[in-house]
Amino acid sequence: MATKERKRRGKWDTYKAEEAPSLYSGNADKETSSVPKAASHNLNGENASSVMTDEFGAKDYRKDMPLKGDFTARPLWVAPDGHIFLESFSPVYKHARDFLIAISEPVCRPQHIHEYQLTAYSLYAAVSVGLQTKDIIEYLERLSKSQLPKGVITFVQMCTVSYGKVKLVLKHNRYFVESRHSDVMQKLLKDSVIQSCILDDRVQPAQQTELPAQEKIKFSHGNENEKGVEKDGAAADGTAAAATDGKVPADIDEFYGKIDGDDEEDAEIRNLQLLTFEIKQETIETVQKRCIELEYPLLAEYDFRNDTLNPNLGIDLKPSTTLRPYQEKSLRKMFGNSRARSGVIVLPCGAGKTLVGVTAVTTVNKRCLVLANSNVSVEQWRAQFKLWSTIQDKQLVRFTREAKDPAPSGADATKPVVCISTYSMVAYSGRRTLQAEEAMKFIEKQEWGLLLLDEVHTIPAKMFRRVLTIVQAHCKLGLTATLVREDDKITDLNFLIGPKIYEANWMELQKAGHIAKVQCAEVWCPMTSAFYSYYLRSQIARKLLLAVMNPNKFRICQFLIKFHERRNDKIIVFSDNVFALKRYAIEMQKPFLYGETSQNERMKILQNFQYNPRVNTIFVSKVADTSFDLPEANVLIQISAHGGSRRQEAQRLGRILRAKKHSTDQFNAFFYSLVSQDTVEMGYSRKRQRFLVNQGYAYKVVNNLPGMELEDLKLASKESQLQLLQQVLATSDADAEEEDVKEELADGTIRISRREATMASMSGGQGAQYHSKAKAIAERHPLFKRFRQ
DNA sequence: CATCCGGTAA
DNA sequence: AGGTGTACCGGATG
Repeated sequence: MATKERKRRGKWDTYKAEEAPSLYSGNADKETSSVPKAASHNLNGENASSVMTDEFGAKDYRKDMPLKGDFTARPLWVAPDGHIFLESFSPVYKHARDFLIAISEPVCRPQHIHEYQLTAYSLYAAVSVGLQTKDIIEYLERLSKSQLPKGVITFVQMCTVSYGKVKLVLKHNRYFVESRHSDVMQKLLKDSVIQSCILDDRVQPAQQTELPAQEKIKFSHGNENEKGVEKDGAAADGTAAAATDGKVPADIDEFYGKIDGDDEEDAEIRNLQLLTFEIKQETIETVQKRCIELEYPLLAEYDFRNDTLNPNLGIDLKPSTTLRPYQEKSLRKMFGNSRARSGVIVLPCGAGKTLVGVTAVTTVNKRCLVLANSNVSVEQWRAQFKLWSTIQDKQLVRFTREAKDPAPSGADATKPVVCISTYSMVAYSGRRTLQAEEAMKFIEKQEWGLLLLDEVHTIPAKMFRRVLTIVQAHCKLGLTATLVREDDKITDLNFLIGPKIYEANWMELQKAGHIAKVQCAEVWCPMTSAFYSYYLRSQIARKLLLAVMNPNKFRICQFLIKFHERRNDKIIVFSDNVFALKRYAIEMQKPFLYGETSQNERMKILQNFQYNPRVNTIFVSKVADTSFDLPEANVLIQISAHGGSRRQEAQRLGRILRAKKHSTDQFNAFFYSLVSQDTVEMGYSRKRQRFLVNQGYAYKVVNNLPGMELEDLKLASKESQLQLLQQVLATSDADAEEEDVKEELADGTIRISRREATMASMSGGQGAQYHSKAKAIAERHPLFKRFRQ
């Protein structure tokens, strides 16, 4: 038993041996990492010795995987290590793509060959959207150019057989674990972790007679929830190659409908007795996590159509509202069996995530809680609800620091509403105002039909995840554009929210004209020799500043702005570094906006940028990453960034994805990342680009910009460059020494001597800077020593 | 663990 | 009513 247990748990570990390029590459929890590799079922172990590997790590499986006779008509290679390669030019591309997105993780999707990877989590997601073990294997087999490796079949079986057997259900403000499989229930009840979560004396599985066999409900298209139904996926979502032209093997075509169809619970299983036990609300996270470890992930589905306890909102989408094909497809995955499944939908910025959210709310039609990151996005959600749906003002309840709309009370107390709030408001643990206290009570006592989580990638944070135990919700939908974090908590979403229900392909949306066609470029800016010599001898903090303030970078930035302003483009310049932001903007006489800028001023600047034809460029700090909806812009220049954050890079790109005028064959947006050559910026830049590269974006490296020498640019002279260098050194010096100066009651002489030394060092002696510092310390009067920490 | 910048709450 | 100070939190790095 023990070894079997370890073997099973090891499954989540399977891909740890890999470089973990996928988002959900199975490091669900730390404990499992102690499982010995040999004990776990490991796809990589299969025939490892007989596989040829070249110097780039590419494996040659030809020997053991003979091709089928009609392999050219089949689009997949399925490698024994669980990696799947798809020909994007295949006539059955469409058939394969939807299927692969459902069962595996996209790793990298450039133009011709797309790489996917089977993981335990991806298969969990596959089952939860209604696919069954035998169908997965069968369809994979048919799509594949050669026979499926045995290990892959075993892996799929192992990862899927036990899923969907146990459910987490909210009833009368109480949480229950339900199943019709008594063996599974026995196993869960024996687990000590789960035992500790069971409510008091309800350890015995109670026999529920209340719920009869599930009534069959058909989720019909073309009803009020399904406006703008996709006519035929092929043309609509931009996969021109998908036009079926007779070359499709019949066995693939006939199976496609089955894969895309709805699932039904087995009649045999439906007749089994429903077993259930109640758990404590504050332990649902523990239970969900533990059940994943035990290989029985809890399905959180909400049968909202049969919920007579909670009243309907009675709202609908406006007749004028139409959904794009991919928006609808993602919703179909969520409501595929006419119940609402919990999970995460991933759509690029600018692709209409909010409409997907609003539609989910109108479909469930029960009271819903929407949580966002800032109060600006709370306002945006409210506006979008009014724009797309028939919701009444009274039914929209904001709950932020700025705006607290009255919750229904008195005679209206049971009237359902859509409440929009922020994560920090709900998770706040300090003292609250009376008003906030009441609003919180309201949120806590409701049974929410749907909990909608905006920017769901932030949920794994310590504070934010608390909202999931505070709020009682029948199901949860997470939305995000970038399902990445730089820490290892992204996989937590699997038990915190649910599996990834849908992930759009950026390149396909681009081809179909739903988002702008962006040319990405990494512009290499050589350091000036003066800056570089200081760069080499500086601490990391100053290194970064010197790289950003590199005069050549400034000049290239100015050139690009001039170039694009002449084309009547709207340009946003991003700089994480506030010092650089100000210097650049002031020098070029452009408006700038950062954290300290007041709400009022922000509005003014953004309005100007949008409507004033003379204001075509603004400089912004990372405030603009998320907080507000930037007006239309089609050029983005990044002069400094937050380390290697892939999420930030993608989010910034998203700022220019709302395509206005569109022609399918030409770039209509530009993303420049300015990088100082031979500095740490280059490494970060590479790392930042990984997410977008995996989405299929190609970064063009630009070394020289033709026409630059003809332009009248600032910082041309050596003198002006040295002056800038001096200022940079002074500020980073002042910052570093600020404490000393304050604590030592601002010893003027010391500071002056230091500055002089810095000047001197610039015009020759380069070690002098440190010498002067040492001297300054030596000159410190003993009287001031006691002020030092 | 401290740093930065930005966010929210009171 | 509008502006300002705090405390604490997030993300990512050093």
